[in-house]
Parts: sequence; structure tokens; C-alpha cells
Amino acid sequence: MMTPAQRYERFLTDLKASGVRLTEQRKVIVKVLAEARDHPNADELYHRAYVLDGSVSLSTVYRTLRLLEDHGAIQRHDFDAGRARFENADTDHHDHLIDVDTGQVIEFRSERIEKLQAEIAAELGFDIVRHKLELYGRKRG
Amino acid sequence: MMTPAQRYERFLTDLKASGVRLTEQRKVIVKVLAEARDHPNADELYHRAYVLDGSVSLSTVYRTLRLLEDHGAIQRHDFDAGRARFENADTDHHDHLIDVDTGQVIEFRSERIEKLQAEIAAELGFDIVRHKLELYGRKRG
DNA sequence: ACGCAATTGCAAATCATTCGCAAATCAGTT
DNA sequence: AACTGATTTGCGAATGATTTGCAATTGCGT
Ligand SMILES: [Mn+2]
Ligand SMILES: [Mn+2]
Ligand SMILES: [Zn+2]
Ligand SMILES: [Zn+2]
Repeated sequence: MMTPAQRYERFLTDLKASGVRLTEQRKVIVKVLAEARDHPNADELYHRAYVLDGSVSLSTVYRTLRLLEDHGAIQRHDFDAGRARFENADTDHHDHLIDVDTGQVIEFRSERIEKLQAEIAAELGFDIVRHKLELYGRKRG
Repeated sequence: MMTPAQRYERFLTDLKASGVRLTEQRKVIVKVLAEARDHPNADELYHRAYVLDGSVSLSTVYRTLRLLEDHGAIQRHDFDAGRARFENADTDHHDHLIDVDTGQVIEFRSERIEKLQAEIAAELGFDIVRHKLELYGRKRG
């Protein structure tokens, strides 16, 4: 498991390798992403970055998110229609259970489900490129 | 399995029972929905309805879709972020495999996956309210 | 330190969907 | 069949998230 600091360095190395400039704004946004333990949306990331550096704009947050997503460094989710949510992509693959009452996002991983999905796709003559599994649930009374 | 004509009658009965007016526009939109075998978006439904009755507007399509969704008569999907897609909800529950090259949507149902999902949620202390399972795949070479 | 292409912030543009409102139309009641 | 009033409609404007144009700024190789 990577530490936030390790993730931060990895992001910077990634960006440098991809030939783009290491601007102050990008460093700050990347730092916020590296430290996030939840699944923040663009506006939340903007606010967290703005506290660290008032020269960060929402536009640049969006541009940086797209940049990192295209490089596979972060992942975009559309849990609730409307606002996209992000998380860094260095962790192992996992799926999500969303508490419909609180909005809390719980991560889980099931080998059996992953395998079943591949089997189903194979039966239909397909190879899976990616998939989306989201459970929306309520805490047991 | 219901025929389009049966679905159409069911939609109308549903609407009548819910106390709303059976306007010409609603009848046309509902007819288009009843006959749809794919997963059309609001704009596609609008065009199909407009051909049958030029007095249908996109606004009314959106309003009717919301009405039917609130009554559980149709289901909304967010396959690709951006545009919602719809299908009538009288069929059995199923999940979707989307061909990433053609956009074709293939329906499937797996008892094992449905059951596994419930087990996973239960282990985490939750009851599933609804879920989203979408496989994005490519035809085997 | 210099030079210039890449990047930024800001405001305006997009795109799907919703909303306000005056005009039209259902669906009962004479 | 005409009357009536609340519901529904089409239109255009508003919304909210995200993208984009552009002039000003800045990273970075020289
Ligand atoms: Mn996650
Ligand atoms: Mn379907
Ligand atoms: Zn998975
Ligand atoms: Zn399912």
C-alpha cells in the first residue's frame, strides 16, 4: 500500500515523464489527490487545493483531472449522475457499495464476482475491457 | 413476455390510475416507449414521437419520462455519462454488456451474480436497494 | 537572464435537463 | 354539445457541471 507521499512523488514522476510542465497548480492539485482517502468531486478538490494555494482555479482542476485520467493515474466515477468523483488509480481494482442514506462509499473486492463477470462475457463472445459494479444499499436495522 | 400493444395498454392504465390526464402527447410518447426494443435517450424518443405527432415537444418527452420513472413504469440508465437512456420496466431484471466498439447493448441475467451481490452486501451489514452492473467489452477476435 | 511555447484564470460557451409562464386542452358538469 | 377550471403544453430562458477561447503569465531549456 502506497503512502500519500509516495503517491505524490509517483504523480510528479508520471507527469514529468509525459512531457508536461510541473506548474505550481498541478503540484498542489496532485498533492490533494494523493492525500485523498475518499472519492471527492472536482469542486471538493478545488476547495482543498485552494486552501494550499490561492492561485488554483476550478478550470485548472478540471484540466488536471482530465490530464491525469488520460494517463491512467486517476479514475473517474459517476456514482450519482451530475457530478463525477475521482480517486487515484494506484490501488488494486475494487468495486463500491454506496449507502443510500448517508452517501458513504465503501470499497470491496470479490474474486468470485470478478471471475463470474469474465465468464458471462465469454459466453456472450466478448472480452471485458472494463466494468462498473455499484451496490446501493441501506444499513441493516 | 408482453407485446408492444400490451405494454402500451398497461402504460395507459397505469397513467389513468395515477390520476394524470391522458393527453395526446403522452399517448404518443408512451407508444414509442412501448415499442422500443433498444435503450433510447430522450432525444431519440422525441424524434420517434415527433414523426407520429408533430405536436410533441422535447420538454414534454422529458416530463413524461420523469412521470413514468417515478411510477416505476420505465427505468433510467446512465451508460455513458451525459445522456440518460431508458427502457420499459415490465421485463425481468437484467444487467447490460456494452460493446465498446459499436455501442450495442446486450442484456443478460445471472442468478449467481445477483446472489453474490446480496451476500457481499450482507457481509458489510447492508441490504441492497438497487445495483448497477455494466460490462464494457469487445468482441473476441 | 532571455525567449517562447505551454499553461493559467477568467468569462463565455456547451450540453443535457429543468423550469416559468401564457396559451391550449383534458375531463368532468351542466 | 357547450361550459369551466385545473392540468398540461410548447416555448424560451435558466440551470449546473464541464469545457473552451483568449490574453496574460510562467516553466524551463538555452
Ligand atoms: Mn474506490
Ligand atoms: Mn435493458
Ligand atoms: Zn470489479
Ligand atoms: Zn443485476
